[in-house]
Formats: sequence, C-alpha cells, structure tokens
Amino acid sequence: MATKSPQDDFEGEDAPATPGLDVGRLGDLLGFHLRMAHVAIYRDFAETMEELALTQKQLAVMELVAGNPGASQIDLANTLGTDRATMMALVNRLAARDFIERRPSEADRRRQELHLTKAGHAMLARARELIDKHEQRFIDLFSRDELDALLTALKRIYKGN
Amino acid sequence: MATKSPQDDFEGEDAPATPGLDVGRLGDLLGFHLRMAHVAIYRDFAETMEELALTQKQLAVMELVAGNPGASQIDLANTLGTDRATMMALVNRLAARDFIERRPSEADRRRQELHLTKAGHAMLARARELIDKHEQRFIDLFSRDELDALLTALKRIYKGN
DNA sequence: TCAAATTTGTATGCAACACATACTAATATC
DNA sequence: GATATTAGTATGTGTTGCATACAAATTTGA
Repeated sequence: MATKSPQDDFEGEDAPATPGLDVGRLGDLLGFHLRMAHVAIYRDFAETMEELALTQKQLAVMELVAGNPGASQIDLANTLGTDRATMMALVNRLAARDFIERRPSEADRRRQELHLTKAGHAMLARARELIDKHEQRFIDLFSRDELDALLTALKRIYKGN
Repeated sequence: MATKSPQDDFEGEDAPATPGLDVGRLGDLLGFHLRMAHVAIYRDFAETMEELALTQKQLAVMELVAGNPGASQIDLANTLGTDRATMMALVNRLAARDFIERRPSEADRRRQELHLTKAGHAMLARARELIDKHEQRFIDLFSRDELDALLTALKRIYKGN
C-alpha cells in the first residue's frame, strides 16, 4: 500500500531523516543512533517486502527453520532473543499462512518440530531475492572494511563478548 | 518486575544471546545484526528504566521537547522518523502522566507547542542519571575510535549520507 | 520409585507502536 | 476567494513484547 502513499517522495537518496530539531543529548546516546538506524532499515525492509507481507522477524523465523529443520519454538525464541509467547504468535501467523508446519516430536512429546512447507520454501526463495536488493542499498554505503567493523561492533553489543 | 524474573541469570557477562541454532544466511544480513543489537540495548534500557516506566521513544520525545521547547508534534515525528498518529499517541501518554503539556501557538493556531512540565523536568533529570549507567555498559565494550566509527556508520545508515 | 521441579507448548490479556484513513480547523497559495 | 496544504485529532488494524497461568511430558533427586 506504500505504492501510492503521499510520503513516497522517498525514491532516491534524498530522505531527510533528521530534519529540524536539535537532538541535543540524544546525539550522545549509542542507543539512539542504533534505534534510528534500525528504524531506517526496518522501513526499507517493510517496503521491499510489501508484496510478500513478511516482516523482519517472520523472515528470521523462516530462515532459522529452513536452516535448522525440526527446531522447536523455544530454540527459535532463544536464538532471536524473544520469549515463548511472542514466538508462539509469530509461528501461528506463519503456520496460518501455510509457510511453516508443526510436527509432534517422537523423542520428546512436548516438542513440536518446525518445518517449512513447500509454500514456505517457495516464499523464502522469493523473499531472498528481494532481500538481496534491500541489503545492497545499505551495504553500498560502506567499504568492505567499514562493513566488517560495523558487523563486529554490532555482534559485540548483543553477544556481550 | 524484571527484578525477580526467572531468566535473570543475566548478571555478569555470560549472556548466551545466540545459543543453539545456526543463523545461516541471516548472519550475512546487516539488518539482522542491527536488529539483534537493537533488541539487546532496548532490553537493557527497559530494565534500567523500569522504575520510571519510560520507553526509549518516550525518553527521546522528552529530550527533544526539553531541547526544543515549543516544538510541535510534527517536528518530533519528523525528527524521530515516525508519523503524526504515532507521535500523537506518544505525546498523549506523556501528557497524561503530566510530563508534557500542549500550549496553543499564537502565531499558528493549528499548532500546539510542546513543553515539559515541572514534573517532566524532574523525571528527565532522574532518567538521565539512569541512562548514563545504561550507556556506559555498552560504551565500555569499545575503544574511543571504535565507538566513533560505529556512530558514524549508524548515522550513515539513517541519514543516507 | 515416586513426588517435585522443569520444560514445552498453549491461551489470554495488556501495553506500546507503526501505519492507514478520514475529518476539522487553520493557514498558505494561486 | 477557491483550492491546496498543514497540524492536530480520532479510530481501527496488525505486529510485537511481555506477564501470567495452565496442561502435558520429561527430568531430577530424595
């Protein structure tokens, strides 16, 4: 629906992003800049994936299930840093769209093993193509070294290492 | 309420953060790591500010109003990269708690000029103390140069420059 | 071995946000 | 002065985060 939205004078590279106000003390906060960057990428992701109607998190779940067939919801939640209840809702949505299916584990009958359906694999394949372009828009802002340093720094933040 | 939550074996530096699963292709996505880092900081922020019950965005609004008295909701929305409706709700919440007040502009009677109340100033002062500690936990992960590079990179992402 | 604790999934409810849409009043533009 | 634009407002929908609670399965340990 963003195709014809009024604020779509956001084609090229002239997005103002922080016009007008003095950010003052906020400008010294790592968390502030991290959030602003996150918002920017989140937006672009949402626009890019609009036709597929997949959010960042939904895609992350699908990639994880694709790469770890049979993983449980708890595994996903731990990996992505959310809780069971949130992951439950996420998986429900993807299951309702027939991208993921739950199969009861034989070894541990509390568990549901998660797998991508055929439709899920197809969707993931389409998503990956779109994501490549999305990523490229941001990656192009950096040299190889800068990007490596950025990724290292981000990992340090969430892994604490 | 996080004070006694069960997953609070998160005291020192042994947070697993990404245990178990293979993140596969996600690991190559800048957006993924950015989101994980954002979640980590967001969590720590929420824990830190628990007693004040202020979110990152609410604090950002209060800082902006403090640094730009008389700013309008539109100004705030543009600066923080959200829309009018969302900012409206944000300001409503802060106004309901008597941290912010709206004063009709005399020059342009469509506008409401935003100002911190006394309670708002007091709250902001308390918040700033807590935030310092929160920030420090993450800043300590980096050298001065690393931090500068990180901030520069983040700004480039959301300013597009 | 049996009771107690833990784990996994599930359900429900609440709060914060993002965003779309639509409407009003005020201002700016032509 | 008609028209367009802008700021604020209201409303509704969807996603997410998180707390709480419960059932069933499994593990622990007395």
